[in-house]
Amino acid sequence: MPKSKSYKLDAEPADLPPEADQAHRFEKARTAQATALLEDYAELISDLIGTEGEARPTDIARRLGVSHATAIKSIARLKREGLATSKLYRGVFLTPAGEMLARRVRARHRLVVDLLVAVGVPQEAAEVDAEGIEHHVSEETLRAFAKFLGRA
Amino acid sequence: MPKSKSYKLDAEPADLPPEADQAHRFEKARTAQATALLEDYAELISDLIGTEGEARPTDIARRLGVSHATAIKSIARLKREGLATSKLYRGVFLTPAGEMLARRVRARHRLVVDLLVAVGVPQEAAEVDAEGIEHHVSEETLRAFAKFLGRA
DNA sequence: TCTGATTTGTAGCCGTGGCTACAATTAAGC
DNA sequence: GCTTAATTGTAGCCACGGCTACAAATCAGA
Repeated sequence: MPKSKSYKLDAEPADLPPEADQAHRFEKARTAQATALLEDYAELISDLIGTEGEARPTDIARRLGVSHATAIKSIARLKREGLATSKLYRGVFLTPAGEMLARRVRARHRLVVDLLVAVGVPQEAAEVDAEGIEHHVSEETLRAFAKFLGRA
Repeated sequence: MPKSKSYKLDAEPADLPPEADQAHRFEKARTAQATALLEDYAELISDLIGTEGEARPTDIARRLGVSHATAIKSIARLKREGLATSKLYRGVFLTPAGEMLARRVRARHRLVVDLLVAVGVPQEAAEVDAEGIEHHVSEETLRAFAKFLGRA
């Protein structure tokens, strides 16, 4: 921000330059991407604990279609972020924060799939696309979805 | 999926193990992410050429909210992928393939925004979320959107 | 024209999220 | 109980997409 009390206020309109909006939108999309992986892991770990009683790195890796080494690295990141815990050679668990995230993600996922189906997307396509879409759906949009589905 | 020739119909659809589906879905989302950046650049370059007459790295960078160095690196990737061309210290242009991609992306973007608005998402939120969502919308889902909007 | 600002490009760093290869630990079977 | 298989973890590689700092080229104005 060049602080000069110049005569010509130039292309600086009351608010923001028009391209700043766009830049901001792209930035949003980028940061959403950064948290997408954490969200997927949290949800999956929660699912595995619920259905299998435990979440083991190998299972996580198989479910996500990545190598176990990759899964372990990502789990380490979850731990750094305070979403999960694990002891050497033992399974993975979610912290309260991780559980909360998992619940939110799961609810959002369902809502997205349901909305897609409601507007005519075939079930299978809805499931596949939702996996990528869900991470970019804001709270506001989510509320609109719920309302549209009559779950206001 | 009608397929019940076995005794234990259970959760085994005779095709793939259940977790393979899920892995496949995640993989889809990952590859979509990889092409997202290319799509954004292609569309933006096309826009700039249309409105400004040329697409310069600095403008691209400002519009995307990244440093010019980052933009130039990404443009290099576009060139590697055969989507754009440029000569030293001259602007960036799209190849026919790049133009085609830009057109597809632009149409898809509009359709996604329109659908979001149609189900009740406020315009501004629709614009923001669409930026991230669009890259994960399959052809099939896109067709469903068009049909829902009465543009079958 | 030539000098300084702007634009463009290059170099090199970082974190992420893939991978393979290998080491360590745990679990299973004889 | 020991040996072997499976699982878990570590190390090190790669490409990507951010960044800053610096160099080179172009453009504009005096």
